[in-house]
Amino acid sequence: MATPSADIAPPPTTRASSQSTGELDHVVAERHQRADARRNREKILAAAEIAFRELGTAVQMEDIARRAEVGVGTLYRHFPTKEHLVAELATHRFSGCISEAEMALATVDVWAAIECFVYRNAEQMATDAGLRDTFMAACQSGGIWVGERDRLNQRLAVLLERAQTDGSVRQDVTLGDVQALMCGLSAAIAGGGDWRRLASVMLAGLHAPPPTPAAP
Amino acid sequence: MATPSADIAPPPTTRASSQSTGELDHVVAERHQRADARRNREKILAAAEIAFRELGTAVQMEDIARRAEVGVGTLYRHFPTKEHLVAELATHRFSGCISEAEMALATVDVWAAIECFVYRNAEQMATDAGLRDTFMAACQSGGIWVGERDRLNQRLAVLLERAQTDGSVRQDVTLGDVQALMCGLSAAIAGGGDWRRLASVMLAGLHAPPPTPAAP
DNA sequence: ACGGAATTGGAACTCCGGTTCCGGTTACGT
DNA sequence: ACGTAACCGGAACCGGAGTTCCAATTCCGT
Repeated sequence: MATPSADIAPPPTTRASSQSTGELDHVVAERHQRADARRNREKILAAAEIAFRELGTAVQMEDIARRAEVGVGTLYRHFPTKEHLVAELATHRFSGCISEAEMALATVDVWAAIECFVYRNAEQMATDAGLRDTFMAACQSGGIWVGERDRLNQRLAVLLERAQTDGSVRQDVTLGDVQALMCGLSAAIAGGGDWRRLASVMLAGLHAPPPTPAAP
Repeated sequence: MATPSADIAPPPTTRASSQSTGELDHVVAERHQRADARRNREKILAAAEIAFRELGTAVQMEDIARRAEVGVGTLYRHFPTKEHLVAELATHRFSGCISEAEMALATVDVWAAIECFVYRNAEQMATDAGLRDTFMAACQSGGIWVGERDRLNQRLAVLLERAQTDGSVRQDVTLGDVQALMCGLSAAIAGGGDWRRLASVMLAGLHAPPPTPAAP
């Protein structure tokens, strides 16, 4: 959560000062941030969190500012760009997923762990448009937080490998497919289906025996 | 395909004239359209078709105009709004789906028909961003072409009913779920997975025995 | 208590894509 | 061939969302 963006893109702020701090000279110079500033940052983050959950990537900066009872200017003082703010929120969500994936990795019954992982995520997706958008964006390559996504994928890769080894997941699915399926699950849930059933269909599809021979 | 939009929204054109024509007074007065106008309309439609397939809902009017070798003004002469043009294209796609669904309805082996239907659609989605966007938009209620969507859903409902009766599809899935799943499939394919495998996973999930008892 | 650096708010600006407008052009009936 | 209604093109316009700017304000060390 801390220092989520190593260097997204050097904000055009004409920073002529400190070079000794060596980090975090965007987002505000770090050394002794005024108390009210820190307080506002919290308010912004809190408001953004809620708004993002509600509206997803479509949130408007002004909306967030209003909810945080702050001017847009203040918003931009703390986050140089909407992209940065969104990245922060998305990163937060990725962290959640990652720790759940790690929890799954620590479980002996691989398939049960996978089920649990998927159900948990589905449940959250059902009430968090930001999470859905995050997964969608993660698929279409190019987002800012590719790093986070890859960290998650790494976990999933291990999980998938194990599951395929013990035969609980179809041999032919790839990590890419899993990623796409999570993305699809997001869309399906956003599309108004019941998250429980959708997740269960997806899991059944993954669990099922080899591919169907069917052809048009 | 003809007269796709009965009355999307009375374009603000101050039509003070003919009331005897009784139809199609938007899009151009209908009675004796000049030859070059019709020709341009075709060019536009053709260009839009391609552009839509490539870029989906995100196409820009100017882009379409350029591809059609026509000015934006001309574009707007033929389609009062981007929404109208997109609706035309989307409707076209829905028509395709509907006739495939009807083909499925005419098949005796219900499950095979469903498989075929899904695979076909998946294949098209893989190369048609417009189709994907259309399915996505169709889920999030509110689009213009709700009528078309419902016509498709009607077919799917029958198909689902039959399949559940003969036991080839899980009893607990609803029409809404199917719709959401198509939407999810769009997203998953857009997310870069292999359409064949994704479709097969989805089908396996639908086909599989009752839900898994699993729980977090 | 004072001075100045940090911070704030929100009006103003930029950018971008859809939409409108109208002078010039073209097809078609006579 | 001529006149005119239909049609064309694309510059100009408009509104919405992100971003910038700076006078006014607030915190904090001395």
